[in-house]
Amino acid sequence: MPKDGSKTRTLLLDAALELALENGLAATSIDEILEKAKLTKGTFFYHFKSKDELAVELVRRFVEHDHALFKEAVARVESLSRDPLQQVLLLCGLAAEMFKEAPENPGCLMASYCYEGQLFNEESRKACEAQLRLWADWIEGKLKSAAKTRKPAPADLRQVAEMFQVIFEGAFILARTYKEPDIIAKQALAYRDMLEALFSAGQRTPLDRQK
Amino acid sequence: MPKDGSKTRTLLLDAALELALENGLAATSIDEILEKAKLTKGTFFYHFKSKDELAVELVRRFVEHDHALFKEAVARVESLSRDPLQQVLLLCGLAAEMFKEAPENPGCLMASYCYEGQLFNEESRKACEAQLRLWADWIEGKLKSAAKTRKPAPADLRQVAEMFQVIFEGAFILARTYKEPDIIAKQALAYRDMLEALFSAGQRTPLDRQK
DNA sequence: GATGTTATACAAACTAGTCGGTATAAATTA
DNA sequence: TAATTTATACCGACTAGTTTGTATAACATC
Repeated sequence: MPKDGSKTRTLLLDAALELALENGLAATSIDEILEKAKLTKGTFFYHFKSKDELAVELVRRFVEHDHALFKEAVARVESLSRDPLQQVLLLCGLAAEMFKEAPENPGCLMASYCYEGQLFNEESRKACEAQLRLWADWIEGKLKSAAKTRKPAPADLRQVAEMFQVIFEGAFILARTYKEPDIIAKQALAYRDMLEALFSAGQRTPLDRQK
Repeated sequence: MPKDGSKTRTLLLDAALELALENGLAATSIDEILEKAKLTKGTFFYHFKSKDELAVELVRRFVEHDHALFKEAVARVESLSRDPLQQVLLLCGLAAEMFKEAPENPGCLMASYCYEGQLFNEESRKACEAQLRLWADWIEGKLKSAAKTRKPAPADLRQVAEMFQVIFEGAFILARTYKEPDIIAKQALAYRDMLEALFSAGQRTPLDRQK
């Protein structure tokens, strides 16, 4: 085995992520992270200059992961349909599917950092913002395309697009408060249904989707 | 002037709330709370047995406040219209108005606690859950009433009702990430528009609301 | 043996919570 | 009504324990 600390580094980040999503990073001590990762102090500070550096790296990795997810999801729905509205609807369905067999207590590190202002330095915030806008921009573009052929009911399509992520961030919180993880998938589907209604309010075709 | 410690107690809670919403309660030391409230250690522990007791009281007060808001809002919209759908739409407008002149960085203590698992003991969680369900139950009832006369497009009305709070929790997070506080009001209005579309998907009357 | 990686022991700072004490309003009593 | 007691509200120094971060040694791999 080549001498490679990147495995240990990933181990530390994974442990920290899990604890941060559960209890917040501020409430998570380095010792707890090390206990979970079965490592010791020296290892931690070999890989990270400080806890703050870990925090930055944690969100960087999270955003990167989200970016990969975005690219993959977009590629899939764009290959499944040529109709822009259908692509967005498919995306909702895809997301719902994903959260059906999700981790036991899903959450978003960006949301966690939002309520831990200390960690959310300007650089991290901007990275999160850019990543969020990526989704919203794509959805907005698709909806505006769709609006050219089908006349949707009056609504601010930018806000409707941003609502996609609003739904997930909000659903994570309700899922935790209700202790009902499946609320996330259900909300994604409800958003899809409302989107569809928005675009068929003018001229509804009689072919309703099956439940 | 009668000697009344409740003013000091409230001062402590107010300072703690503000700091908790900004940085999380775990990351907020008692000393910081005291600095903000211009009080001292002894006073804090005269009013609260521990920091945990403060945490419990903080969320209790938050839920209580939300409950009052709920009762007032429901009374207002029920007096403004007799139509159940209109009442819900009015509620969205009311909420949007409220967040137009909101505090600089609005947030929800329940959301904060969700990502600070340590604080969210079972009693507090249940209180939050009950309060959230109050809103969702009311909206669901109204939507189901409305569904009897107007046939809405197919959607799970329970989820659509729960989406009301999902939107706010999510919008708080986006508002912070984007540094755009007005996203909250805008999301409330977008939700309203989508709700309206949902219920006019079948038989849209030509009287569209003005933008 | 040079470099990358992990372990152990320690130091400095911070944090929750304690404790002895003070000030003042209200109740009691002379 | 003046003097005395009592309870409430608040203060600030102190402690015990935790936390981040450092120094240094041991070990493995090339």
